[in-house]
Amino acid sequence: MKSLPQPRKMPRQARSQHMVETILEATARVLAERGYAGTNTNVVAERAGVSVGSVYQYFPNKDSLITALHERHASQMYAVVDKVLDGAGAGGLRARLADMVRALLEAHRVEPELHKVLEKEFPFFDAPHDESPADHSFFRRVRELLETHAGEIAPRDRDLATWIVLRTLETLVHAAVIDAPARFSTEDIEQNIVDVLAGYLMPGAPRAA
Amino acid sequence: MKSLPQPRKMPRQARSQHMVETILEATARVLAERGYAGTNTNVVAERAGVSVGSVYQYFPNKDSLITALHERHASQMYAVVDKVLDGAGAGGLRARLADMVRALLEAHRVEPELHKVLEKEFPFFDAPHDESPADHSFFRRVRELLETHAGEIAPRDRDLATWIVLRTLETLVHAAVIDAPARFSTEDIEQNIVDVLAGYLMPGAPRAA
Amino acid sequence: MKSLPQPRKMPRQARSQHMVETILEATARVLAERGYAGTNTNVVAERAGVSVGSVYQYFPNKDSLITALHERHASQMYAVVDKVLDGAGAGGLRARLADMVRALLEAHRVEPELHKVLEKEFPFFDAPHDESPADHSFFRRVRELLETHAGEIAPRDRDLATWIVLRTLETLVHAAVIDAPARFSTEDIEQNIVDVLAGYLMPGAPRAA
Amino acid sequence: MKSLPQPRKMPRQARSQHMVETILEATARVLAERGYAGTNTNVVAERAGVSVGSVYQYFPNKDSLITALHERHASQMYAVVDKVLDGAGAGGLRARLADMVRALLEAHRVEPELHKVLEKEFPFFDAPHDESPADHSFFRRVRELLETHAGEIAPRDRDLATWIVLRTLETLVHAAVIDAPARFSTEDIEQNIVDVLAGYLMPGAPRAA
DNA sequence: CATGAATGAGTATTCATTCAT
DNA sequence: TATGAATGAATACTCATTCAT
Repeated sequence: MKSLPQPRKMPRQARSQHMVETILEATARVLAERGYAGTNTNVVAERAGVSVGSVYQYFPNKDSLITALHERHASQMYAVVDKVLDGAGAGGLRARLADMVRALLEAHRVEPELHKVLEKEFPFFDAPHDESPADHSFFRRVRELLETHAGEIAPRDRDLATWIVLRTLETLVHAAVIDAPARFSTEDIEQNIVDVLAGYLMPGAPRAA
Repeated sequence: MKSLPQPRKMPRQARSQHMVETILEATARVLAERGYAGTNTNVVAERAGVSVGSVYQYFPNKDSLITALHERHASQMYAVVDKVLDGAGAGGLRARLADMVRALLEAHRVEPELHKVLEKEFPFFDAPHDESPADHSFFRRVRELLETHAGEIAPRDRDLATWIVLRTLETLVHAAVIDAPARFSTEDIEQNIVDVLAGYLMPGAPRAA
Repeated sequence: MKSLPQPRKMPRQARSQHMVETILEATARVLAERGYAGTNTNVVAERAGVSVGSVYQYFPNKDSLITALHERHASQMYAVVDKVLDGAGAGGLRARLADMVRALLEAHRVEPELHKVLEKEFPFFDAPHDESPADHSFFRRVRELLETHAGEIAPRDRDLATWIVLRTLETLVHAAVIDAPARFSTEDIEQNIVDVLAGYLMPGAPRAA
Repeated sequence: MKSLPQPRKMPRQARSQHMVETILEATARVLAERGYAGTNTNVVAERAGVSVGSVYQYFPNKDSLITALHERHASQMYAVVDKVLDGAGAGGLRARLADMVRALLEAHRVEPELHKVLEKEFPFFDAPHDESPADHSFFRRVRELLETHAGEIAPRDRDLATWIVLRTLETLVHAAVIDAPARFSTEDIEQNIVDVLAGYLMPGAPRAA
C-alpha cells in the first residue's frame, strides 16, 4: 500500500507558488476534459504553458498531481463547510445539516465536470480518507458539531456517527451532482439528503417540509 | 460516453462457458492482488492458464474484463438481497433493512480484497449505475419493498427514496468493508447503517437497541 | 528470395474446385474492399462462408491466396489477349497492338477496384514476372506476334523488345485505370498507349488518327 | 483514402535534422535488407542507434517512415534529372531523353536493393503520384522539355504526353534495375528505353545506333 | 531553475496457423 | 475433409521520467 505522494517541496517563493497553481489548474482542466486515461504529464505541462521538467520540479510523479488536486478539493470543501458552520444561523442541528448540504451542493455545482472526474478517480489512488489533513479537519469540525448538539442526537458512539455522517454526506452529494436521474428535482434531492442525516442523528425529530 | 463493453460472444457451449469463468476468476485474482494499474491482459491470460488470444476471443478489450466482473458482482449482490427478501422473516420494514445490510456485509466480507478493487475501480469506467441489468433489478426490488411498506415510510417520492437508499446502502457497506477504522466494531457499524436507512424512511419509529 | 507459394494441392474433385473458387472470390472481394492490410485469413474464410481450416486445406499460407489471385488475373489477361490475337483482324502490327490495348483496358475496367489492389500489392510479393505460367504464355504470345511482323519492326533483339513491350503495356494499362487524371479522355489514353508501342516497334510508320 | 503521412515536426535545429537523417538512413537499410514485412519501428530505432520514442518524436507512424523515404527518393531522382537537363548538352530531344535515361539508370544502380523495395512497396501506400511535391516538380520539368521541343514532337496533348513519358520512364528504369533478365545487356536496355520514348514523341525521326 | 529532446520499459491487440473433434 | 476454438509470437505506439543544456 503506497503512501500518499507528497509534493516534492513546499514552495515558499511567490514564483513557485504561482507555478504550482498553474500546473494544478492545468491538471484540473485536462482531467475534466479528457478523463484520467487521457491525462498525461506532457499534456498537463503543455496546457500549463510550462515544460515537463517544471512539473517534475514540484510534483514527484503523475499521481501526486491528482492527489494534490484532491487535497485542494478537500480543503475547499472544508472551507465551505467551515464558513457555513461559523455563520451559526438560527435553528438546531437540522438547520446546520441543511446548511452544510446546501453549501456543498452549491460548491460542487461550480465545476461539475471536474468533480466528476475527481470523484471517479479518487478511489483509484490508495489514499485512505484519513491521510488527508483536510479530511482530518473536516472530521473534527463535524465531530464538534455533534458534540455541540450532543443532547439532541441518538447515536451513542459520536466518533462512529461522525464517520457515518461524513461518508453519507460525501456520497450523496457526489451522487446528486454526477449520477442523479434528471427526473429528481434539485430541491427534492437536497431535502432528502438532509432527511437522511437528520433521520439518522435525530430519529424522533419532526421532519420539515 | 462510451457504452458498457460487452463480452464479444455469448458463450453457449460448456467449454466456452468454462473459459469465460476461468478468465474472470483470473481477472479477479490479479485485480485483487495488483490493482488496476498492475493488471494487464497478458498477466490475466497467464494467470488463467490461457493464451492472450483466448482472452480476446471472449472479451473485446481490457475494460470489458472489469466491466464483466462488476456485472457479476452486482448480480451476486442482487441475488443475496433477493434471497433475503424472499425469506420474508417476521418484523416490519426495519427488520427487512437489517436483513439486507447484514446479508450484504457478509457477502462483502468473503473476498474483501476483490471488492475493494472493484469498488475502487468501478467509477473509473463510464458505467452509469443505470446501465447494468443487475442494478436495474436491484432498484426494482428495493422499490417494491418500499411499496409494500408504503404506509410506514415518510418520503413522498418513492423513486427518489429508492435511489437514496441504494446509494447510501452501497457506500456504507463498502466503506464498512474497505475503509472503516478498526476502532469501530462490526456490529456497531451494521447497526448504524440500519439506523441511517430506517431513520430516513421511518423518522418517527423507535430505534431498536 | 522465397519462391512462389503454390496451392497446396491441385484439386481435382468438383467439390474442391468449387471451394477454391469460392475462397478466391472472397479473397478478391475482401482485398478490393479493405486493401492488403485489412485482409486476413479469418475474414476471408468468413466471407467465403467457410472455416479457416478449409482455407488452409487449399492454400498453404496467406500469401498464396494473393499469389493465386494474381495468377488468375494473369491468366484472364492472357486469355483476353489470346482471343483478340486469334481473332486476327485486318491491318498490320499497329492494328494488333491497338486490339490488345483496347481489350486489356476493357478487361481492367470490369473490376477496377480489385485490379487496383492487385496491382498495388503485386510487387509486394517476391514473385518475379517470369515465375508465372500465365506470364510465360503471355510472353510467348507477344513474341510470336513480333516474329510474325518481323519485317516491320525496328528493334533487333526480339526478346528484349517483347520484354519492353510487356512492361510498358502492363504499366500503362494499369496507370490508365488506376492513376490517370480525369482530364485525360479514355480514347486519348488508349490512342497514346498504342502510339508508344507502335512508335517503339515501328518508328517510321505513319501514326493513325 | 488517407492522405500522405507527414513528419510529425519540421525539424529546424541541426540536432533534430541529424536525427531525422539517421532514422531515415536506418529505415532504408532495414527496408533493403528485410523488406516491408520484416521492417518494424523497433528494429529501425535499434538500427539507427536511437530509441523508439525518438522515432515517434519525428514520425507519427510507421508508414510515414516509408513515405518520407519515397519523397526523398523522388527528390533525388528529380535532382538528377534536373541537373542533367540543366547541363543542356548538344543534340535535340532524343539526346535529352537519352541523358535522362542514363542518369536515372545510374542513380538507381547505386542502391539497387533499396530502390527495389521502395518501388515494390510504394504502391502499397495510398499515395497517388500527384501528392508528392517532388513528383510535381518532375512533371513540370518534363513538360517544359516537351514545350521546348514542341516543334519536333507528335503528340498533341502535351500534358498527356508528359504523363505517358513519366509513367513509362519510371517503370522501365525500375524494371531495368529490378526485373531485367540477365541476358539483356545494360546498354541494350538503355538504348531501348530511349527508343520507346523517342518513338512515341518523334515517330518519324531516325533511330540512332 | 527552466527547458524539452531523448529514453525505453511496458502493453493492448492482431492474426497466421494448428489440431482436436 | 471440414470445423473453429485456441494459440502466442509479433509489433505499433505511449508516456512517465531523466538530464544535458
